[in-house]
Amino acid sequence: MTGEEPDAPEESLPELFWAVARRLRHHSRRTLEPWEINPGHARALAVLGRHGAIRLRALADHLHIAPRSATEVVDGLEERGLVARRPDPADRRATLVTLTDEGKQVGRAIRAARDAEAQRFFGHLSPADRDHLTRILRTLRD
Amino acid sequence: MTGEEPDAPEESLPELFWAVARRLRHHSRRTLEPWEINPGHARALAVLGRHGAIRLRALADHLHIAPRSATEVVDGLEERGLVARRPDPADRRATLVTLTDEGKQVGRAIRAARDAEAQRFFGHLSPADRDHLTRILRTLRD
DNA sequence: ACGACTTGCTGAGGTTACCTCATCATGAGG
DNA sequence: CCTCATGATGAGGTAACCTCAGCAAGTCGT
Repeated sequence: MTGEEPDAPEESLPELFWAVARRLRHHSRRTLEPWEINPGHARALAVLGRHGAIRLRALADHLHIAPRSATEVVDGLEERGLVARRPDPADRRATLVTLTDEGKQVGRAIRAARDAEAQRFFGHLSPADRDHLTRILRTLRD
Repeated sequence: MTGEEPDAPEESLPELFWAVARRLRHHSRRTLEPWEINPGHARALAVLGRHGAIRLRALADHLHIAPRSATEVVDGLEERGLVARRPDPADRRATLVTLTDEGKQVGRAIRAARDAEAQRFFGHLSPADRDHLTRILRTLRD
């Protein structure tokens, strides 16, 4: 019993936005729990799912992290048997990272769970509101 | 030259949402740069600005962090002369944290900068879209 | 065809922002 | 006044990043 009140209405747009982000992040974490996979690993799996075999450096770029950090992410996924490293035939310095069969399967399962989660989260909105939100977010992103 | 392409359109709602969040976080960091203050410290200043003298424990609750971590945040702000600790007259175990004069001033300045930033960020939207977004985000938050 | 530079990955070690657990002083209730 | 709960903090840990140095392997200019 912490007596932690939700901290007043908070109606400015950034505050609202972050409140929603918080909730969404919470849901995402829940969604990933069954696989005991953290968000960073999940993002890497998604990139690999989209791109197939790519160099570690390219993976790092997609994840917006330093190559050294991508090494660690791949180490983790390799330990779990979800990805494999193999030498790039075109450049013997480079390492290609690929999904293993299990990695592909887990990737698909996570994607499905994420879709369901998005459905639950944004499904409360009317279709019109979803379109509105999509359009507005696109404007803000660009 | 990284050749880092923006990673395909990404049109699902969560992906769009996170892309915007990313941009907004970036802007926030920029906004705070002049004071060399990190987001955590800024959040603490904001809470203190809203609540005046509060116990360390209460501050932790507002920030959604463990009390031990609040101790560290307060240590940092105290070192910079932005807050001060004083014993709670009502309970000699407890510590009240308050903004110093400089803390109040910096807090006000940051709030103003944040408002300007929000204006820049969300100002591209039409007033109708801002209302829409506000309403939709409120729905998603609750 | 070789010396100089660049690139790809990873070891070593650091930082940040959190955390838990143990401790100690103080407060509250039977 | 004894027991238990609570407030802050020391000690130490962890996750997810980072930089820098080093080595192997490519590229390029002459």
